[in-house]
This record gives sequence, structure tokens and C-alpha cells, in this order.
Amino acid sequence: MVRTMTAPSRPRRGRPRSPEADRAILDATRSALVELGWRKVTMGLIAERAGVAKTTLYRRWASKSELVVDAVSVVFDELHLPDSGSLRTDIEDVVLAFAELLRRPEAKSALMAVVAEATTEPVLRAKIKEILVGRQKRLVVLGRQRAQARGELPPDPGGPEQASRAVDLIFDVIAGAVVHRSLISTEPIDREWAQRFTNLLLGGLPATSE
Amino acid sequence: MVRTMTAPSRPRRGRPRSPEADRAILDATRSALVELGWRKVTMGLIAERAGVAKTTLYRRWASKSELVVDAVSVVFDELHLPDSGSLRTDIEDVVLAFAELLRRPEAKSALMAVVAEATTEPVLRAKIKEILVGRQKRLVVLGRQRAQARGELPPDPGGPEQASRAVDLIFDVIAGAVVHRSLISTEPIDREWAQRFTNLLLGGLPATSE
Amino acid sequence: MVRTMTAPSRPRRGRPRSPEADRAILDATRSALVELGWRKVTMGLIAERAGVAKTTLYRRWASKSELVVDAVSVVFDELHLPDSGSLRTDIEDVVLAFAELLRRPEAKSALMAVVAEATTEPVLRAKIKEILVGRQKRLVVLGRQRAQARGELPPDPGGPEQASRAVDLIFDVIAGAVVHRSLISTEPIDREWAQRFTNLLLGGLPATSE
Amino acid sequence: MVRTMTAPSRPRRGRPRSPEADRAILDATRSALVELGWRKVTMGLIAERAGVAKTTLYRRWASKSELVVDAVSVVFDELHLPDSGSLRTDIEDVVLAFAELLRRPEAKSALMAVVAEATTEPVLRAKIKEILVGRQKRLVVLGRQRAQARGELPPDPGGPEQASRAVDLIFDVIAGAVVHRSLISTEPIDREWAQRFTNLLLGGLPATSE
DNA sequence: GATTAAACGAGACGGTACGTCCTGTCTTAAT
DNA sequence: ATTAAGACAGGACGTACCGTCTCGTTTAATC
Repeated sequence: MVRTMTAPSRPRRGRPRSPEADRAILDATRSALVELGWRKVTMGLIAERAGVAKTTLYRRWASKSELVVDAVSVVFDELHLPDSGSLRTDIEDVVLAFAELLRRPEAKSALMAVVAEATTEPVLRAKIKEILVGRQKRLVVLGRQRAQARGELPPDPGGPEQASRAVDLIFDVIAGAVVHRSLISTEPIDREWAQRFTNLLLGGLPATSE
Repeated sequence: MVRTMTAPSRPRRGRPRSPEADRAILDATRSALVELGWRKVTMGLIAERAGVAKTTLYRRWASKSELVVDAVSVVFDELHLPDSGSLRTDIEDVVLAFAELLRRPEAKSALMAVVAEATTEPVLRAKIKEILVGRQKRLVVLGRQRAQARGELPPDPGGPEQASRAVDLIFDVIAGAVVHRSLISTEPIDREWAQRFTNLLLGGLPATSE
Repeated sequence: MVRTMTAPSRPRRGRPRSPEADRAILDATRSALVELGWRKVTMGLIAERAGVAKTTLYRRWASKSELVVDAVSVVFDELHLPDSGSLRTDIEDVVLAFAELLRRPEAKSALMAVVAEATTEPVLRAKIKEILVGRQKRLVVLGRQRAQARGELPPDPGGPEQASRAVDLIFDVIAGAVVHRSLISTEPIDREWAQRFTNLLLGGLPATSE
Repeated sequence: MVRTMTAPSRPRRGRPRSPEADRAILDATRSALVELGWRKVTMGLIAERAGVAKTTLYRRWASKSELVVDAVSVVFDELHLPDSGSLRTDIEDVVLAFAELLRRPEAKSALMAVVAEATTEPVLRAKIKEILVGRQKRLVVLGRQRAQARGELPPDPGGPEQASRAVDLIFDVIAGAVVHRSLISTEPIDREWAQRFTNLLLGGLPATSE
């Protein structure tokens, strides 16, 4: 998560970092995002709400953006893909679930902001790629496997690299459509839209008018 | 463009606003975005580079975000859809053109930032919807008409509202995929990717593995 | 006082500095020093009490020390030398008055602090020399003139430079003794001590035991 | 010196305090004062230079001020009064020696700072009174005894208390004049000034013009 | 040609957040 | 019990922008 992953067995001299502080900070960040939105959330406010000094924040995270990515990642990890029995409803369900996630204030106000920051900060960019993008591709992989098992999709034609590129493409199309409609076009996503999108994705452009 | 569009025939007493200032401000904004990126661009800096007082900026635009949307809109308006002769290459071409636009620093660093701001500011949201979203749908409308004329797509089945919803969907899918891959997944978009995307869009998910 | 003395007739572009802010800041500084002492007075607190932004302070003064010198200077300017009729009582009176000034919390807590800062900051050093030292020498000059008029002291023997050096010496001896006993030895200064000091100053060391 | 002087024969369980640490800390404090001056010297820096943990500092001294007083005291203890054969040259010599001491950066930058702190901290005040003031009065006592033995000064007229008060007065006058000229007026002290000061002190004000 | 009202440059203003630094305390494991 | 290491709460620092304001100065349409 934070930098706990650095060196699993370090000599560890001095007072160790407080895990309670970690938790309190991430909780405070999420609740502050819910109540105030990205703009009005400040490092000082998070520290105050977490009952922690500002230095404790900066000791763990290099910027507000990186802290927020970590705080928001657990929300993204809540996404699951219950086996609905058909590829069509699997897609519809995940589109609706993702759309609902993007309606949550802590996600909506934060996602685009950290992505904006990331355009100029490579470290943050890598973090987003790993946490918010990479980790969610599991949903596409899983849905694809199920569909292949059901015979709804043909088995992977090429090697593993080709399969990975296929997953990436599908992920960008699904997540991209939901993000674009939710946050850029700012139009609502309901089951009807999810169905029309799934039609397009499954049948392709010429089939949509039927 | 600005907000000078209020009441085209006002009594207009006193000194009129300088059109040179308008131009200088928008130019300074674009060049500052190119060099420094959204974060480091400040209203004070724009004013200085434009040889203009800060007051002059605020007399015309309510915030940095709104100014930047206007400054960037001309870049988006450069997108065109030359008739390539087939729907497939029309899509490929527009995907590549849009991807290239998002590689330009003034667009890349600004788009997500203003979208992030827009999550909490309705006025800005409306402006983005009109300028950056609404205006580009013309590309989808045009491409669709040509494809229908060629017989590549069936004619509009329902009324005009249904057609509008179809355009919206296609726009969100195409623009969403490009934006997501460019700015969130931060992977390069080349002709090979554009072809695979177009395959998916035209043939649908089951056809992609062939 | 502040920098009002710079360029008596400048073109003066832009909004002029608020004289009310000047006054409010200096008042707030003095009252804060009285209540809290040098250590606990912060720039942020002064700004708050003066109803002024911190930037307004820093626009006028480079540091807390320079601000405090200006704020305290008016207290030093309150020192006067009423004509008591004899050199002996003139000295006693001025010693007691200066001792009383150094008992005032705003002076006591601030004087040594700014002098300490001045050991490393030439600009501040010059300011102290001008305001807190130079301006008070008038008292010595005046007392000396009166004593010479009364015949208690011989007229200036050498040229004006020699007279100036004599004044400097007497000032350092009187002010030095009062400052040292008040703030370094931290012993009380009462009329009895003032009399013994005056004896020493008028009669010299061998005469004190009589 | 430190506060280790509490209970010379304690049971002393656990690891004893390192005397090397004491020395290293005081040395580091002095050298840091020389290089950086009071302001830029921090407890953390002293600890680092002494190769010691911050905890070790705070276990021995209650604050930076108290540590610095101890570190600087050895410099003051270097003052001596070689018997020059006459009261006049004894005074001149001690004035010049003290002036030279106050030119040393570790003394100059520290003395006024700790005095400033002491205006609000009684414990520190007592420490300064004992170490920096009380201990140096020996110089006045010694010089006086020699002068009385030579017949340059009359013997003590009153009881021991009156003699003590006389010593205090002379000390405040001499030390005060040197401190004031060195650190407040910030004028140089050379032999010529020391002679004029000694003239004044021995002969009194009316005699100075001769 | 004089009036007049808005726009203009300059820059001060109140305010907010920043990220750094230092203080003095506390918590580890090691000695 | 002391040590080195270093995390901790707290608080001030001085800077940077924000968006507003108050000046004195143009500038053009109206009178």
C-alpha cells in the first residue's frame, strides 16, 4: 500500500511508523473527500481530522494526489463481477456498478483531479496505472474467461501477449465509455444506456440500429 | 466565445474592450500551457505574458478554468473528418487525429484539469459540455451520414431523438476509449491500436478474435 | 518610519499602501508584545490582531525583528529630559526613567531579542543603530549643554568630532549600565542605585568610597 | 557544570551516562555557534554533529538556551586579570580583553540571545546570573583588592554588604559599557576608546574634557 | 470640442494553503 | 537505565496565488 512494501525485512531502527496513523489518515481523506470534494480538501485539514501532524502525512506521501490515490483505491477494489450467467448481463452489470462508483463523491471529485496531476508527474502516473487501472483489469479477464467457458466467446487465438492486448483494449473501451459519459459528457448512466452500450459492444456498429 | 456575446447591441458607453487584449490573453494562455502545464500556469502569469493587468482577465472570465476552456477550444475545433471513402478508415483516422490532439501539451494538461474542476462547478460543466463535447459530435454525425449514404450503415430507424441518442453513445465510446487509453491508462495510440479498436467497434466483441 | 521616507515624490502607480494598515500593525505589535512577550508573538498573530493579511506585513517589513524595532521605537521616543536644575539630578532622573522603560514588557522582551538578531543581520543592525541608539543620544547632548551653561561641566575642548565621541562614550556608559543591571544582572534599579551610579559617574572611582 | 552534580554518590543503576557524550555535545555546540550563529543552530544539528541522539541532549539540558550557556561559559572563564601594576592599565586591559571576547562569534551570537530568552524564563535567568555574571565579578574584586593594596583606592568603608554592592555597581558599569558599545551601538572598541573610558571611570565626568 | 463612463495598468489588499523546519516527547531495539 | 534512531504532535515560518479593491490614466462614443 504505502511504502510498507519496501524491503520486507529491514533492520528497522528507531520508532516504527504507526499503523493507526496510516489508517486514520486514509479514513480522514476519504471522509473529507465525500464531504468537501477534491478542491476543498487540504493536507492540513486531513491531518487535523486524522488527529495527526502534517509532517506525518508528508513522511508517507509526497503529495495530496498520491495520498488520494491510495485512499480512493479501496473504493475501486470494491468492484466485483458476480456471475450473472451470460456475457451480456455481466457487461451490463459491471457498467452499472462502475457508473455508480463514479457517482460517489469521493471517487468523482478525485479521479479526474489525480489524472490531471498525473499528466505532469511520472511517479503519480505509474501509481495510477498500477492501482486504478491495472488492478481493475481483473474484471475483464474474469468476464472473458467465463464467457469463453460458456462458449459465448472464442478461445484466445494468439499467445498470452495478444490476449493481454485484447484485455487492455476491452478495458479501455468499457471504462472509457463510462468515464466519458459520466464525467465529461456528464450524462446519466441508467440500465437503458447500459443495454444500448452492451448491444454496441457485442454486435458492433452496424447491428445497433436493429 | 467569451461572454461578450451578451446582448449584441448594447448601448455601450465608455471605452470598449480591447480585442487585442482578448487575443493576447488567449495566446498567452495557450503558450503558457504548452510550456508549463496547467498547474504552473497562474492568472498572474498569463496577465504578465499578455502584457495586460489581472483585472482585465477577470473582467472577461470568471476563473482560470473558463479561460482555459476557451483557449483550448480552438485546438479541438481543428479536428476534421476528411472523407476517406470507407467507414472503417474514417474511424481509424479520427481516432488517430484525436489521439494526436491529446498528445499536445496544452490539451493534455488542460483537459482533465478542467473536467476535474467541472465536477463541482455547474457553470463550467455546461461550458465544457457545449464547447468540448457538443461541438465535436459533428464528427460522428458526419461520419454516420456518409456511411449511411454508402450503405455501410442502415438508415436511422427511429425518430430524431433516437438518432441523437445513438450519436451520443458512439461519441462516448470513441472519445472515451481514446481519452482513457491516452490519459488514464497512459498507453500510446498507434495505427495498429486504432485498427484493433475499429475492428471491435464495427464487428463487436465475438468477432475480434478472428 | 517605515519606507515612507523613500522617494518623497514618486510617480506612485497602482493602489497606494494603506496608512491605516500601518497603524493597525504597529499597534497590534505593541499590544501583543505587552501581553505575550517576544517569543510568543508571531507574524500570523500580529496580522490577525491587526485585521490584516500576513502578506501585508511582509510587504512592509522584512522580518519580525524589523517590525518590532519600529513598533518599539515610539516607546523609546517617549524618553524626555526635564530640566531638574542640576547635572546630578538630571542623570539620576534619566537613569530612573530609562530603567522604568526597560521594565515595560514590550521593551524588555523585545530589546535584547532584536539586538541578538542584529548580530547576524547588518540591515537590522543599522536600523537599531539609527532608531534605538542614535535617536536617544539627544538626551546626552541636551544634558551636557545644560550642564555647560550652568558651569557644571567645562565647554567642549576639541572640535565637533571630539565632542561627538565624548557623547558616544557617555551614552554607552549610562545606557550600558542601566541595560546591564536591568537585563543581564537582573537586579532592580531604584533611586538609591541611581544615586550611587551618579556619584561614580561624576566623581570617578576613587571618590565612591567617601 | 551540567546537572550531573545532583547527588555525588547515587546508587546508579542501569547504563551510566557517557562523559564522552557531554564533551562531544559541548564541543559541537561551540563549533556550530561559531560557524552558524545562534539562529541557525538547532538541537537536531548539535546532536548530529556530536554523533549523539537528540534524546541524549534533552536528558541533560532542558532547552537549547541552557545548553548554550554551559557551552559558552568556558569562553567567559578564559578571562583573566594579569597584574599590570596600576589600576588604570588593569581596567584598560580587562576592557580590551572583554571586548575581544565579545568579538568571538560563539559569544557574540549567543550572549544576547540567551539573555533575551531569560527575560521570560526564571530558571535560565538564574543560570546566567550565576555563570555569566556572578563568576566574572571575581575580576572586579581582584582588581579592587590590588588597587587598595597599592593605595590607589581607599579601603572598603562599610561592611561586607556595602563592599558587595560597590563591586556590583562597578561590574555593571564596566561590563555594561563594553556590551553596549559592542553589541548595541555596534562600534569598535580599541585601546584609544578603552583609555577614554578609563579616564571617565577614574576621574569622573567633569575631568574628561581636560 | 468637452464630457463622461467604462476599460485599462499597476499594485496593494484579505485570505488560504502550501511544504519545510524546529521543538520537545515518545517508542523501538540494542547495549 | 542509557543509548541511537527516528517517528510523533504541534506550531511558526515565509511564499505563492487567489480574486477583489483602489488608484490614476486612456480611450472612444455621446453630447
